[in-house]
Amino acid sequence: MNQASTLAPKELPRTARGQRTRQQVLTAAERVFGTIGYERASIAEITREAGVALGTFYVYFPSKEAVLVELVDELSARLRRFIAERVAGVENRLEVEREGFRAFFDFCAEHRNLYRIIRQAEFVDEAAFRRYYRTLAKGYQRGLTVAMKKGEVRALDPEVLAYALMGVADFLGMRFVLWGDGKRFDAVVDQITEFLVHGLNPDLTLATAGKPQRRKS
Amino acid sequence: MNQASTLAPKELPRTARGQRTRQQVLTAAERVFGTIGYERASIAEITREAGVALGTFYVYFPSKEAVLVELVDELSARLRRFIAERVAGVENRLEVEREGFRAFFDFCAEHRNLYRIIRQAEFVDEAAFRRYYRTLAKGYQRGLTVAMKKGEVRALDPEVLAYALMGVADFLGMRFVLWGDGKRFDAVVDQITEFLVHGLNPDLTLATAGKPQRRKS
Amino acid sequence: MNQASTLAPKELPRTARGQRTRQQVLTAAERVFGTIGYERASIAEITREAGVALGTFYVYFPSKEAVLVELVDELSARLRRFIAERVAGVENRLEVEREGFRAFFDFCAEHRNLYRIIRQAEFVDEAAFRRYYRTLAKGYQRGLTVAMKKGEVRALDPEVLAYALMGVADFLGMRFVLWGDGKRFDAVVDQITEFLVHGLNPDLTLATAGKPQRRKS
Amino acid sequence: MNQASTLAPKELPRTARGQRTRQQVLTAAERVFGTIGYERASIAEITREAGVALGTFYVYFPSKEAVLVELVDELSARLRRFIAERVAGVENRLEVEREGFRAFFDFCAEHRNLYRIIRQAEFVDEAAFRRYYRTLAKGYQRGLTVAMKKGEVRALDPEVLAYALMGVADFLGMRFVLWGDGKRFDAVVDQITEFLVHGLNPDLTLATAGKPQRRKS
DNA sequence: CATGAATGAGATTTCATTCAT
DNA sequence: AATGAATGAAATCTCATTCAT
Repeated sequence: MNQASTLAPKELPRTARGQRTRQQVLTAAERVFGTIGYERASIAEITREAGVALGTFYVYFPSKEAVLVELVDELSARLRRFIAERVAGVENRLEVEREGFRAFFDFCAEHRNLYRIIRQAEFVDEAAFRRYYRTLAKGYQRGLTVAMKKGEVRALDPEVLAYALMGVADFLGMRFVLWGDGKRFDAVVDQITEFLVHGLNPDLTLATAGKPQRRKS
Repeated sequence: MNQASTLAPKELPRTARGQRTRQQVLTAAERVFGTIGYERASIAEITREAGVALGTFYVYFPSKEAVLVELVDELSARLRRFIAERVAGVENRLEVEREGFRAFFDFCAEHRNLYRIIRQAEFVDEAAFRRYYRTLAKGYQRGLTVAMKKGEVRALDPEVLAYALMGVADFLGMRFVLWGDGKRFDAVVDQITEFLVHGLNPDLTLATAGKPQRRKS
Repeated sequence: MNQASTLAPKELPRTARGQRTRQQVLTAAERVFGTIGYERASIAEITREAGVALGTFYVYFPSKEAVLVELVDELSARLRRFIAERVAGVENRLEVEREGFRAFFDFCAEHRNLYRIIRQAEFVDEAAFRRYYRTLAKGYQRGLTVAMKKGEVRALDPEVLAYALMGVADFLGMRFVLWGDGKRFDAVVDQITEFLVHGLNPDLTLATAGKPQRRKS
Repeated sequence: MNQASTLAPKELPRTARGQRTRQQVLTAAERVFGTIGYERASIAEITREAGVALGTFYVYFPSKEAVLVELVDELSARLRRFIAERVAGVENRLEVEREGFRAFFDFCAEHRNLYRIIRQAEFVDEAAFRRYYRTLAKGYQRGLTVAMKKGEVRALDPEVLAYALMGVADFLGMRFVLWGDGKRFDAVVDQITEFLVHGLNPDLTLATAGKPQRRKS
């Protein structure tokens, strides 16, 4: 209820045993939220899954909400780090995109709870939800801006472009990773890269935008 | 718990009065879900908003779940009709895209509940949630396939493309319609069209995909 | 609705305090069911009677149904133990019957809730209801069978006889213990024994059943 | 709630159509109460079963309780009439008993709702419940008293005997008619008659009641 | 640190009954 | 006579959170 009090972090455990317990609860929460969703998940279920007593939950977390928020922030950081590592060293921006998408899909496949946890946050703590996308977008924007300056990417509003590309990734991940029946999504990456490459490449232009001409008419 | 029983439709009202009441409840539910979200919404709140007694809700709906599902399906149908009408008569597929996006944003601006309602459904009745996107995607795919055959759109897997474009629309709608503070989103449409047009136009190709050459440097 | 879930036993209390509370609730439930009946009894009433909070009920019992079933099984066991102790050591089977009836009536007088609880079970959990009578009948049958073999009781189908005698006890208990206004029921025991003794004694036979002859007229 | 008002009979329908409708509702109620029990039965279910609108129920009955009471009284009358017809003309009292039992079992087999309806009444309108047994017992008592005077039945307190015999019938009916898997209950009648005949026949006496002697020891 | 018993507000759902048509 | 929409009181059940041990 009272966000100020229920979101205020408890002090982190001092002992190693405490740290282990806290982590157990957090992991259990991720699993339970991912499986049955935030609303249907009860603290009792989480602690049962974690193998600790009910009261232990409140030793480490001020509220149910707080764990979700922590999970969102944690997943956000992990995802960004994961992608950053994968595209580190890739020179060409279009290649960065291709590899970034691949990395995102891999991450989703590995953390199938990601979607459910992020999306639940929208209704529990909208600030955390927006923060997740804003933070991601910020980083994306930065990269795109640099690439635009270098002339590697078509000059467009970087925020618009960042959200558009995040939307592409999000929906393809949902459809082909989450809903996909375990199929490989390499082909999807190829298809979408084909599309992005043309959309992004600044060297391709149309005489009359919106009224494309056939090349050999 | 039991979906079969709580989603089973009650018989429709036999009288005009009944139909009016049912509609009042449905509309109130949309408003309340949109405002405070499905989970925080109580039947009491919905019926208060609708100006009827609590029990009246259960005369027309078997459960809170059922109204949400009905709203999802209804919004789905309305959205598709709305866009279809707006793009009807537009010849060129790229123009269809531009106008389709504009229409979608207009719809979102008009029905700010759309997102909350659809997204909540994911955790309440996942089937309804998926149905919403699948239905939308099917229609989109059909249009794209036709355009590909006509050579108006780059030949790609139509389903991948449909989901990608839906993702673009969804995220831009979220960022610039929902979160945007009432600002005009014409510029966003222009920006994104500029991107799409190049991504979709089959007449633009790269000699070496991924290693774009400057045309006349 | 779902019997499997609402009858599934919760874990037993781990502490002495918990055990005490659970027992308080159970006893209160017996009292309330006995006074106003199962259907009119509310959980609120039961917990008020037990002096605990409403929610405490659900810490120990999954549903109202479950307490009733537990009470039925408990009363069944207590009744059988009570009668067994009273007839223990009585040699002659006819004396066992007399004493058994007396014991049953005493038990009823002491536990005026017995009837209401058992009988309500018929409509709440028929299995428990039947189990009550079947278990009772089984024990009764065993005793009768032994007595028949010893020639102390007329040779008849033991199950038929057991149910018949249970019916006698049940109805006399209802009429003269429950409905009887606190009157002594010794006379009833004498009267019924007089009847049973002749019905059961295998040494009394009729030349022509149904057309009794006076013996020495 | 208010018994005075809710049990007060509505005037009987004047038209033939009305009488038919009333009867339909009554019959439907018997079926529904018999199937799912009084408490679980709703007026809506009853009227649906009867093929009339919900409101029609209250045209003919003041309350749910009232129908149950009416059914109890009606079944009581029907049962007594049925047995009376079957034993009419039978001379010997022991034969009357045998035939009476057989008739009772036949009635139960024909009206499997009998038990549930009578027994439910105990918790809904105890007066009606007691009236059912008292009325039955009264008639039984009268017959037994006459037979005792004629020397056809052992001289015992007729009320005790009546309730005892009703208990026998009730429990055997429950066990072998209701619970019996469609098996024939002729054998049961024979067995129980064998028992009753000796219990009732006044010509069989024991030198020392309760301490039976072996005849040829 | 850890436990688990206890709480009670609040939510969903049912349904007998009334009443205008 | 018959209808069926509307009501709202009341019941069951859940669960985040507190607290004494």
